[in-house]
Amino acid sequence: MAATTSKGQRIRQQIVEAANTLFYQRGYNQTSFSDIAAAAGIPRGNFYYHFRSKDQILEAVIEFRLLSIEGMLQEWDDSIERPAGRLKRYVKILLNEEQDMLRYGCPMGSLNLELAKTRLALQSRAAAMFELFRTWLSRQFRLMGCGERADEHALHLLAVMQGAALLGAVYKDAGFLRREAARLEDWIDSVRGQ
Amino acid sequence: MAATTSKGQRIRQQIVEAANTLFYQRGYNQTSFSDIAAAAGIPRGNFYYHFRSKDQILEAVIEFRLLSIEGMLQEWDDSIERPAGRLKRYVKILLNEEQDMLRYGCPMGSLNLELAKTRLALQSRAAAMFELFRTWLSRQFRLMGCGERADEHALHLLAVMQGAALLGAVYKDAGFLRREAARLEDWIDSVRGQ
DNA sequence: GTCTATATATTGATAGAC
DNA sequence: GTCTATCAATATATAGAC
Repeated sequence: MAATTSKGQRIRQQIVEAANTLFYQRGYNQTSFSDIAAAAGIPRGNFYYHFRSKDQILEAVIEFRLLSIEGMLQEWDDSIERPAGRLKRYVKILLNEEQDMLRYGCPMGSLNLELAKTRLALQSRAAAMFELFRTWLSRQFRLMGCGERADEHALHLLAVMQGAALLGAVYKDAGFLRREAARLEDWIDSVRGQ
Repeated sequence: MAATTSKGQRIRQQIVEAANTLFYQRGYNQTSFSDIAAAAGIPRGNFYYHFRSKDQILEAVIEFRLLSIEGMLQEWDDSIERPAGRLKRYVKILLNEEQDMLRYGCPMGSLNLELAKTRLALQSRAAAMFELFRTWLSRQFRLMGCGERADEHALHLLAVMQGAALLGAVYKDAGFLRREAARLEDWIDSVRGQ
C-alpha cells in the first residue's frame, strides 16, 4: 500500500464506515446497497468499482471492526495498570454505549447471531471479533492468577456481557444494564486468585 | 371459536407452525412468503386468504410461541415440586436444545434482537415472551425466599441464559453450553434464601 | 475512476378464474 | 375457499458512456 491515501481509498473507507454503522443499526440483511451509497454520499452504481459484492463489504467491515477492537484493547493495556481494572473497563462498555446497546444490542453479538442463521461462512469470520476479546480477557484473568480457569472466566464474562446487552435491547432498561455491570464488577473482584 | 376445527383453521395452523420454524432457523427478514408456502405445502398466493401481511404471520407466530411457553411453564409447575428444581429445569433448556442453540441461537433472543433493529413495534410484542419467563422465574425465586431480590435474580438468569445461547452459536461449542449450565445450577443453589 | 442506465431475480402483495 | 397469473417495488449486480 502506498504511503499516501488515494481518492479511491478514501471513498472505499467512507463506504466501509457507512456500512459499518448501517450493519449495526439495521442489520446486514436489511441494509441495501442504496442505503450504503446514500450514507456514504456516492452514486449507487459506483461502488461496484470498490467492492464486487455485498459480502465483500461485510468482510471489509469485519476487518475494520477487528482493527478497531485491537486498537481499543491496546489502548486499555497501555493506560490501565492492573488486570482487574482492565476487566472493569471492558464491563464499562455497557454504560458507555448505553444508548446504542438499548437500541441495537451489541454490534458483535447481533451480527454473529444474524449471520449464524443463513450465512455460516461469514459468521465464522465475524467470530474473530469475539476471539480478540476472548484472548485479551483470558490474558487478564491469567495475570490475576486464575491459571487454567482464565479462559473459562473469559468466555463466561463474554457471555454475561452479551446476555446483558441482549436483554437490555429487549427491555430498553438502562437500570438493568447498570445493575448487571455492577454485578460483574463484584464478580471480577471475587474471582481474584481463583 | 367453534368446537370443531375447520379446514381453514387447520391450514392456518400449518402456516403458523411452518413460519415459526423458519423464522427461527432463517430469521424473520430472511424468510419469504415462498419459503413459508413451500414449507406449509400450500400454493404461494393462497395464504393471503389467511393472513393479510407478513407482519400478521409474525404476530400469529408470537401468539403461538406465547401459548407454547405458557404450557411449558405450567407443566413444570405441575411436575416439579421445588422452586430450585424448576429453575434448574429452565437452565436445562441449554442442554436439551443443544443442537438448535448452537446453530440458530435462542428463538426468543434472536427474534427480539432482529426486530429491535428495524421493527421496534413488533419487537415490543415479541418481548412478551421474555416477560412470561421473567414473571415465572421471579415467582420461583420468591418461593425460594429471595424476597425483593427475586425479580433482579430472574432478569439476571434470563440474561446469562441468553448470553450462553448467543456465545454457543458463535463458537458452536457444546462444552461451553454445558459449563455455563453447570455454573448456573451452582448459582441457583448459592442464591437460596438470599 | 466516476457515473447513468439498465439487467435480472425476488420480494410482498393483488386480481380474478374456478 | 383454493388456486393461477401477475403486479409493483426493490434487491443485487452489470454494461458501457464519459
